[in-house]
Amino acid sequence: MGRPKNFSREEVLEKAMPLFWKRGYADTGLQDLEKATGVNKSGLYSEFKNKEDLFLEALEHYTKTRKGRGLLTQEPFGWNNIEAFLTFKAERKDGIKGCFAVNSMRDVDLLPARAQTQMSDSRARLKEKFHRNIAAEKTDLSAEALTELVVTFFSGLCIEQNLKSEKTDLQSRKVEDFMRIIRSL
Amino acid sequence: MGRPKNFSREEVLEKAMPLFWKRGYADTGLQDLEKATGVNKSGLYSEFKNKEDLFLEALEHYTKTRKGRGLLTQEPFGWNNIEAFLTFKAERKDGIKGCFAVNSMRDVDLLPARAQTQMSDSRARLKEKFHRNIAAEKTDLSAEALTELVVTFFSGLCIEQNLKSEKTDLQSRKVEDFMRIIRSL
DNA sequence: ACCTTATTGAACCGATTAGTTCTATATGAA
DNA sequence: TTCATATAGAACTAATCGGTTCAATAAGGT
Repeated sequence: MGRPKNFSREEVLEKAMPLFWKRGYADTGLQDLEKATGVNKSGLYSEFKNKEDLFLEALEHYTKTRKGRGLLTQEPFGWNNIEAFLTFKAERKDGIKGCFAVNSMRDVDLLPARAQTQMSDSRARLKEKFHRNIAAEKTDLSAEALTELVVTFFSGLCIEQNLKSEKTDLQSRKVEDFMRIIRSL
Repeated sequence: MGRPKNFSREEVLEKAMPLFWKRGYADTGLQDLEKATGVNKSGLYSEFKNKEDLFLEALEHYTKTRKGRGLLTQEPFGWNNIEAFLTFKAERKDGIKGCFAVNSMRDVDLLPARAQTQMSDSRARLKEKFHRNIAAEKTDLSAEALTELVVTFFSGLCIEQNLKSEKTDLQSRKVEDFMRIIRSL
């Protein structure tokens, strides 16, 4: 065997992710990616097809590894899971604001068709998780319709976090109010 | 008096707007802007300070002129205005999807500090319009808190429209469901 | 030592970027 | 006509872009 590589694909994705997250696809250059990942341009191109590929892989990696994704699959299913998830997102403990996946919906026009599919799919997976928890509760409105509303509220919450004027505690209170409403349905 | 100019500042903003709207700040080039506005690069720089200035002016122009902004100031104030506004946004009759202002929240990090202020201000104006209509109704939750929820839902609705998989009729039904809920508070 | 692979860094491509300046021409008012 | 302004378009800078290729070197296993 030859020389072992000293970076893993996942390490690179983990470090490239926050760049795309913060600045989007178009404004993230290969130089930035080199600096952030510590991997040479040649190395990046040996591991990924091109910038588009790296972006989409990073996005996929995000949906599969982000903290908080487990909060919706805890037993027992129900409102508590949903409130825990939304509160977690509103608190943004880590330095990065909002949601990479939601932010990327803005960039879907700049990316290959594969991006549409990928984002729709990951969004469908999130909906399914929400739905499991909502279906566990008895609601007046159908669980499907309510799931749509919750996902939309979640998206709004995320995109708003790009504005610094949105304070964390204001967002947390917003989640409380929202949960109070849907709990009483 | 010398030769009169044959383009108006507003004409340029009206034509530049959809470019920034669709592709964001970073991915919209000066060449694109020249082609779309029909104004030479020299002309653009004689009218605007630079690309950032043009973007922010276009965004300001959007908030002041977009269709649908009158729907929230009709008498009598109340749920009907809010439903009319949200439904209008969900239908996206014109070719462009979503909301320029909401999409731009993604780009706030790429822009000068002035952008933060401008976006927060226009958002505050929108909130105020919502609030007038909500305060006209009697609600269990405070009008202020409810306004926050509606604005967040509105933002989610807009950002979701960037995905082609979000059909118009699905969004319209979502608005109906949402309104049914807050009407019954 | 040998072989294989990984990594680095530089060089290069063609194209594009934002931004500036200049000239020639067009236009209309005084 | 004269004067002031507006426009188009080219020229140009200095930098960057994504993308590719190559040679030198480093590092492990056999």
